[in-house]
Parts: sequence; C-alpha cells; structure tokens
Amino acid sequence: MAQMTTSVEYGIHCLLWLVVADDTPLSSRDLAELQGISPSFLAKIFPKLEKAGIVHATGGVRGGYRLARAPEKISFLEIVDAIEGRKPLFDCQEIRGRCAVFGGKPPAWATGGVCSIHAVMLRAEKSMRDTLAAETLAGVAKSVGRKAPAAFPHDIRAWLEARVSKRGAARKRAAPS
Amino acid sequence: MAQMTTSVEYGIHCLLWLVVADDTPLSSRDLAELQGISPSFLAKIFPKLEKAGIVHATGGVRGGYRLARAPEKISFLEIVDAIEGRKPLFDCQEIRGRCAVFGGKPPAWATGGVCSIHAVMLRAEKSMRDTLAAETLAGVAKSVGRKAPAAFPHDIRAWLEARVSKRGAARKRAAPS
DNA sequence: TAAACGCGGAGTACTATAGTCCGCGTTATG
DNA sequence: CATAACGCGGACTATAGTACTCCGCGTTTA
Repeated sequence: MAQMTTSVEYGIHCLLWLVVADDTPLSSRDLAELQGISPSFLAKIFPKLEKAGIVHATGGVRGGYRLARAPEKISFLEIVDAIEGRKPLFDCQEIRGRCAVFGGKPPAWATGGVCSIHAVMLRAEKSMRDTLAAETLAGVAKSVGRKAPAAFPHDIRAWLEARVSKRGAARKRAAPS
Repeated sequence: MAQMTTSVEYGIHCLLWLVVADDTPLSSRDLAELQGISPSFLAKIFPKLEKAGIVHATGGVRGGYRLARAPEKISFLEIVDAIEGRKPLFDCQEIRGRCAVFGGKPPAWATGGVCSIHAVMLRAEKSMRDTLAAETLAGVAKSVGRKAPAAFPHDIRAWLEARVSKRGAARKRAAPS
C-alpha cells in the first residue's frame, strides 16, 4: 500500500532509548551500535528530529541527543512527519477534468471542489494520521518497559558506560608515544 | 507518508466509467482516450482487476471490460489491493532483538509477540484500510453522478459510439482497393 | 481475413530509498 | 592545548520501484 521508511523505524527506536536514558545525552553513534544499525545512516536522521523540535542536540565530546520535550507530548505522527516530511498518501492528477468530451475546456461542475476519489483517499489518510497522533512515545515506552526485567535499564547504562571506558583505554594505548 | 500509485488512480477512474457504462463492455483503449491517459499503461492495470474478480474481460472486436459484480459490492480497499498487491505500511526489521547487550542471543521477553512500534503501525494501517473498505464504487459513482448534468451520460455514449463509427470509416477508406 | 480486442514479456527513464564518506566547527578532557 | 568525540551538511553510490513503451501471441467478430 504505502511505505513507512526504515528511517522512521530507526528514528522511533532511538527515541524510545532516549526515553530510557532520561535526559542523559546519547550520541547517534552509541544509539546505532546499541541497536546494530548503520551509524552513518542514523546520523542523517537525527538532524531532522532536531529541526522538528523533538530532540535537542549538544555538541562536543560528551554531547549527544536528549528529548526536547516530555515523551507524553511526542506523538508518532510528529515523528513520522519530521522524518518523512508530510508526503500525502494520494497525489490527485485531476483526471476528471481531462475527459475527452470536454475537449480541453472542462466545465465548472466537473472541476469544482475536491475530486471524489481524492476525497476518499484524504479520509483514509486522516484515519491513519489520527491513529498515529493518538500514540505517544511515553505510551509505547511504558508498554516496552513492562516486558523487560527490572535489571535491564541497569544493563543498558552499564553497556553505555563501558563504551566510554573503552574509548579512554584506546586513547591511553595511542597517547604514550 | 506513503504512496497510492497512479495505477490505483487510473484504475478507480476507469471502474467509475464502467459503472456508468452499465454492462456494455468498454475497451482499455477507449477508457484511456476518454480520460486522456496512456493506453499502453492502462492495459497493464486491467489484467490485475480481472484476476481479482473485480472486472470481467471479453476478447475479440467488440470486447472489453465490464464490472464482474454490482458496484455496491466493490470496495476501494479491494481495488487498491488488486492493483498494488497488499504491501504492508510498515516493514518491521525486528530491531528490538539486535540490542547489543543481548550479544546476538536475544531473550524471549525481547522478541515475543509483536514489536510495540510495529503494533502501532498495524493499527494505523488498519484504520486506513477500514476507511477504504467502507467506501464502495457505487457510493462514489452516485456522488459523482449528482454533480453532472442530466445530459452528460448521453454525451458519453455518443462519444463512445462516434469512436466505433470512425473505425468503420477508416476501414471503408482502406478496404476498397 | 483483418482489425479490434485481451494478455504477457521485455525493456527504458526517472525518482526515491538506504547507505557511505568526507570535511567543517564545536567542546570536553587528559 | 591538542585531540578525540560530538553534531552538521554536502556529495556520492547502488538498488529498487514507478510509470511508462513496444512487441507479439491468441481470440473474436463484422
């Protein structure tokens, strides 16, 4: 029927991690390796979320991304629009006005208002968008959280910390020339 | 967001003409020229509608397509699925199981059931499909019919007949060698 | 019997998606 | 204070899907 891009999938998964991280900045590289997805591709997605005001970026060494708002106030619809850019479901080509019996000059009754087919598609799109608008990051994060054992958030924090330590170790290995 | 293809747009417009034609077969070429769209492209769409049992084809000189069922029993959803082939809105890549802390062997709690993000997308898709399923060819044809003047169906039949006559004329011109 | 039909395969042009690689300016830290 | 870790943006590539076209086959009917 249509396509929610991989970018949207990646983006939402990452935002869910940012909910867990609870205001500690996470870099796009960390987020990518934590989830086994492409770091360079993920790096193209986050600026869009930032421009949409969903996420806040901080530069520099310990920088990264944090949610710009409470997860209760971030809907799936917003995220999808931020990443994919509000492409309409249906691109009406106004075929009704091209009817050969009009001979190039369609009468007003044929071209007035919204095309009936287009109208149906607009309703279908609205249904989808309404469903997406009703779903929030906080809601989904909660349902994910219910499935995970209590120790899981701790494991995540440990993994993230371990990465920072490893970076320190690499530095020590390279530095004492 | 997603894409309803041009094929769907063309297909529905044609089916609406078949409602007007009321069981007189219309060829894909006639349908194409009546609406100012590509005949060769339209010819690729109709076999799909035929395989889906929406339309019935008759071969030979005065052949063409007729609706296989009453327009009240043909939903937009059926048409879209027939032409585009039931592609899902969202293609879940099961990222939840790739989390680095699982080390390649995700636990059952992480992979069981439907991914929460996927579940949201499935609900959104269902909303859209439900809207499309509620809309029938007859319903839309009626709303189109209300806009057109009473003489319009007659004009259409005249145009269609004129095409057949022209073909006869071309034949007469070529035949008496 | 030839022109008008439907059907299917092959091929083309264009656009979007998914992804990579690079260099820039910024910032914390050893 | 240099460097490595950050975000950001531009340029690039490969693949796939969309929107077509063209051709030839078998059928039908005037």
